Amino acid sequence: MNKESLYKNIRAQGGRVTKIRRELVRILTNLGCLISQADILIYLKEKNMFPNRSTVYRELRFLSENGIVIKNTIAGVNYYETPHDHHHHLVCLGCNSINKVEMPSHLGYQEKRIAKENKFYIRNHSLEFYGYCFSCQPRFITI
Amino acid sequence: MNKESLYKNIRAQGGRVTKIRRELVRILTNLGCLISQADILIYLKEKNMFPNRSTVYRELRFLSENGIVIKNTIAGVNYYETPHDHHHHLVCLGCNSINKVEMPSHLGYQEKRIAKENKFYIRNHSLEFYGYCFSCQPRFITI
DNA sequence: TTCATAATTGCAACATTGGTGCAATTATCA
DNA sequence: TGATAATTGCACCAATGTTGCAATTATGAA
Repeated sequence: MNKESLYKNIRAQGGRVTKIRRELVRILTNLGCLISQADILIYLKEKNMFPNRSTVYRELRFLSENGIVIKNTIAGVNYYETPHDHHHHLVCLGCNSINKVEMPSHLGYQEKRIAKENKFYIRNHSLEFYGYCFSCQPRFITI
Repeated sequence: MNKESLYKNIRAQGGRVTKIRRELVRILTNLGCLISQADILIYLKEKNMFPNRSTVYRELRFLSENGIVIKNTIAGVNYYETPHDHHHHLVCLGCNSINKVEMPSHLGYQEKRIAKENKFYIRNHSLEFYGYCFSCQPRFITI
């Protein structure tokens, strides 16, 4: 999905291609991993853009509702990623780090079965493994 | 896991078996599905118990840290369940309903592989499918 | 290019929830 | 039956989700 077709998509929904929206699309399509709203604000600040918090909030809602980004809530924080960038994650309960993890995807087939059996339209899924990363293990796992 | 052995477990950690803690253990072990802190407070109110919000908050943290309950954050809200009650879920983006879904669990094997390959100690995982339930589909899916 | 219109934005709120310090209360065990 | 350490309620603060409204701006039609 290139940027021009995304813009076309946005305009087709009655949306406008504004400076911030363009920048958000750029950030999210280039990043290749999850990013939180707070980190997006930091990112934009470094590019000398200072949109209001509620603007970015509404922007991310807009992009989510239009399927341009996927919202994924991990450990209470909302993260955003592009659909084709979907991964599963290892979430460390010690240092709160989040890392991508590769899995042979049986989930595609399961997803279809579950959707059919439950008459449920599945838009996306999230799979996270919670625990302790190598460097946090000594501090948290007391055997 | 019966209640007496849980109490024993709690006492072994230096914890005390208080009225509220007993009731929380009862609720969570009997419920068989996820419950949020807010719903727990409502539940307790109906039993004429009115603990402070921060008490329940700390209580759930205590029970989570001691492995008596598992915390699972879905769509920004923390839910709690007992470990042996673990399920995957269908989360409706329309009405926010959460329903359990059955899956043949290949995840046990995958979990071991991932833990080993990443030197990551996995405590638990969560798998949620997001989309629209049957009754929300007409309102939200516009083809 | 100009202009009307509707989308977007910033601001100022409020709500909800996570989280903590401290003094009062209470379960536990010697 | 105390002593003591765990638990509780209360009063906060912080972060984030969320909204109404007036000002600003992108867009398409003229």
